[in-house]
Amino acid sequence: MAIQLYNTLTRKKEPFIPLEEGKVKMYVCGPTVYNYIHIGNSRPAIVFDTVRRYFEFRGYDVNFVSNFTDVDDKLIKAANELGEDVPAIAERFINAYFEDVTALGCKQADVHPRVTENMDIIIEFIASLIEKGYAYEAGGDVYYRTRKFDGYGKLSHQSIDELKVGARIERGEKKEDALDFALWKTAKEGEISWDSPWGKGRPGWHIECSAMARKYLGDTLDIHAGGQDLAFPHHENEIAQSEALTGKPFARYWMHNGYINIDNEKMSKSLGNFVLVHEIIKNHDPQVLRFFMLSVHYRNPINYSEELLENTRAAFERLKTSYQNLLHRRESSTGLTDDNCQWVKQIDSLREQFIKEMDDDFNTANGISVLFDLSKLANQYLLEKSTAVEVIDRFAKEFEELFEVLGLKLGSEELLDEEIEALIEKRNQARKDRDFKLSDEIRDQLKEMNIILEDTPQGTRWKRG
RNA sequence: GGCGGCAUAGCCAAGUGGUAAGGCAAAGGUCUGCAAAACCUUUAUUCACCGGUUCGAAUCCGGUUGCCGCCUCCA
Repeated sequence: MAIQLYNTLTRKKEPFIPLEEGKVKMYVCGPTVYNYIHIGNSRPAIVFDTVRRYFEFRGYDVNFVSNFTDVDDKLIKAANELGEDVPAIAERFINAYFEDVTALGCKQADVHPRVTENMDIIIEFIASLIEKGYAYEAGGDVYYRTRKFDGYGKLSHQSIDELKVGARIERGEKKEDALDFALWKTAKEGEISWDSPWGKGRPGWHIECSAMARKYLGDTLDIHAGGQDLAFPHHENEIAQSEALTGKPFARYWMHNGYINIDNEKMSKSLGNFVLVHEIIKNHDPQVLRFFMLSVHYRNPINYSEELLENTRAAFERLKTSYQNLLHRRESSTGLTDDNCQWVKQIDSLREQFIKEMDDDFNTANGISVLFDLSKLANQYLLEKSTAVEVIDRFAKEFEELFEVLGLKLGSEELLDEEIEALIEKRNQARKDRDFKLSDEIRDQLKEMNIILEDTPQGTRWKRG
C-alpha cells in the first residue's frame, strides 16, 4: 500500500506515486533571511524534514531542495535600518538558520540554492515568459499577465474574479491589471541591484522558486511544500509562472503545514507576536520543541505556550527513560528463553502499526502514540525476572530506528568521571552495610551534581537530572 | 463579500459510518531500607448546540453558535 498524502491541489488524500520509481523530488520554500526564525518558521522545517526522513525510511531516494530568499524588500529594509548591506545580513541569518534547525534535528537539504546565486536563470525565465506573452515590461518593472494563465486559482480554489476584489495596485506600479504580480522590480537609487534586459533591478518574490526548483529538480516536481499561508499567492503564482513556461504540471503534490498560534492567534513576524527559536532553545531542549511539533498532525494548528512545552518535556522523558533503562538492563541479561518470541512478535506488530500510521498522510501524532506503546511494552518486559540480550537489543533497535525517522535523539551513552563512579560504589557498599544514613547522604550529594540514582534489582543506574 | 479550517476529559491530542487511541496532570494499589523509575487500577455513557439520514453517527446531510485563517509581506 502506497503512502497516502493530502494534496492541496485536489483537496484529497491521494496515494503517492512518484514520477520516477523509487525517487522523490521535493522542494520546500525556505526562509527570507532577514531575522532569526520564529517557531512558526520552524514548523515547515521540522515537518518536511520528517516527511523526507520517512520517505527515506520507506526506501525512497529523496532529492530535497530548499531555498533561501537572500534579497527582497524586507532584507533591503533591514539593511537600511541596521546600516549594513544586504549580503552581510543574509549571510548572518543563513548561518543562524542552520544553527537553529540543526538543533531542532533537521538535516541539511541536498541543495540550498540562493536567489543571488541564480540571477542568470531567473532573468532567463522572465525573458522567456515575456517572449511567450505571459509577461510584459513596464518602465523597468516586469509583470506577469495573470489573466492569460487559464489555471490561475486552481491551488487556492479561488476564481479569478473573486480574487480581483482583494487585489490592489500600489502607488507607482504600472500593472495592466490589479491581479498581475511583479517578476522584476526596478531598483531605486542606491538599492542593491543586478543588470537585466529591463535595467537594473531585482527579482520579484515568486519567480525565484519557479526558476530554482526547475534548475535543480526539473520541470515537474513530485512534492512542493510550505506553510499554509504560502498557498496564495506565492504557490499560485509559482504554478502560473512555471506552467506557462513549460506547459507541464509544476508539482504533482502540494503539501501545506498549519500555523503555530500564540493565544489562539497566528504568529508572524509582521504581527510582532513571535517567539524566536534562538531564544527558546536557550532555556529548553530543542528536541522537546521538535517532539512538540510532531505530536500534532502537521495540517492542524498548534497553540504554543511554555506550559505545553513543559508537559511535552515530561512525555518525551518517559520515552527516553524507557530506552535508557533497556540499555542498563542489557548488562545483566542472559540468553533467549522460551517466551521471548512473544515479545518480539509484539515489537514487530508495533513497527507495522507505526508504518501504517505514518503512511496515512504522515500522522506523526499517531506514530508517537505507537512509541508510547513500545515504551510500555519495553517497561513490562523489564519487569521479567530474567531478560534476554536478543530481546533487549530488538527493543533498543526499534527505539533507535523510529526515533531516527522522526529526527529525535535518544541521548547517547555517556560515561561518568571516576569521582562520581567512586561515589556510587561507596554508596552501594553503604547500602550493603545497611548504613542508609550514609547512602542517602551520597545520593543527595550526587543530586547536587545533577546525577539522579535509581536502585533496581539489577544494580544502581543513574541519569542526568 | 468569496474560499477554507476548527470545536473531543482538568490540559494536550488521535480518530471520517461499527460503539471514544495515546500523553500530561490527579487518585488508589504493587515494588523499594527510603526514594526514583516502572507496572496495575480509576478518571468522557459521550465528542459545541438543534434537527435529519442510517440497524448503527464524534464521523454523513441541513441549520445554529463560537473561534481562527487566506483573499495584502508572512511558514
